[in-house]
Amino acid sequence: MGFRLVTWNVNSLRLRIDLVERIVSEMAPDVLCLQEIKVDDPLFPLDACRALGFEHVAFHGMKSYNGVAVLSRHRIHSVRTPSWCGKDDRRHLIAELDDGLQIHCLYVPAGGDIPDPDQNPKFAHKLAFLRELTAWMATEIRPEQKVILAGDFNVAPLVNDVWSHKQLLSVVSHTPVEVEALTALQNSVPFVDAVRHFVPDTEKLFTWWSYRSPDWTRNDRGRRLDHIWVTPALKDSLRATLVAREARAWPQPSDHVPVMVDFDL
DNA sequence: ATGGTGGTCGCACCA
Repeated sequence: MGFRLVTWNVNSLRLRIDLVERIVSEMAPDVLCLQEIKVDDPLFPLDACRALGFEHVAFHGMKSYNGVAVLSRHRIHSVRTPSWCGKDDRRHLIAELDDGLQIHCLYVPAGGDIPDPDQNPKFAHKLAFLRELTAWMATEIRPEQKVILAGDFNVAPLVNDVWSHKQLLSVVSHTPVEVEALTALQNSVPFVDAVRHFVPDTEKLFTWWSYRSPDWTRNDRGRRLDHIWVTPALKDSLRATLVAREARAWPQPSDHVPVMVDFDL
């Protein structure tokens, strides 16, 4: 069975519901994972999501900040919404589909501007979040299970996941301590980086371009912050990947673009 | 130095 998963940091679901519709019509995902939906659960646009063809929708939102959702054409028969670091900030949703397929929609804390946990509580939170999640994955997930981890991980781990490795070594998202924490998370099960499975490490690949640049295309100063990882049980099912870079040029865009992986399950 | 949200209509907070 062909199965297409797309993940996108939408940066406000209600503001960009028309762009979600565009993604759905152009990419036709079976499952769409969304982060930073920025909407409280009572105000979630459920009817609009159903009108896009997703009969099964799970969401875990809050007012103004964070929030994750999974829109699915396949039945979701259970949902979990773990909290990390003792905060109820709604960054993780686990949806179980049929045949034991488990989809994690994840939004890792961005971590603020100063890459020092002693000076910056947001950076400390980011590292603690990744470490708690790593410990949990190591005990809860086995390599034989069919698990997909998708979302905005807010870390660009590889040299060619950023426009300049040298210039970003002390910029939050690419510092060695974050890369080490994300690598530990990846090794916890371990997970396969489904996008780099198809795109060689030697090739630059970005999923995010800052809003602060006057022209994001000018120097292509992007980072690969959004990821899709799979357990070894799914590695042989991987068929293709796509980063929908053109979405950054859509009207009133998110600063992130959709990332897709195709499976043959 | 831009964009989204919420509270208040200029600003704080987050990314």
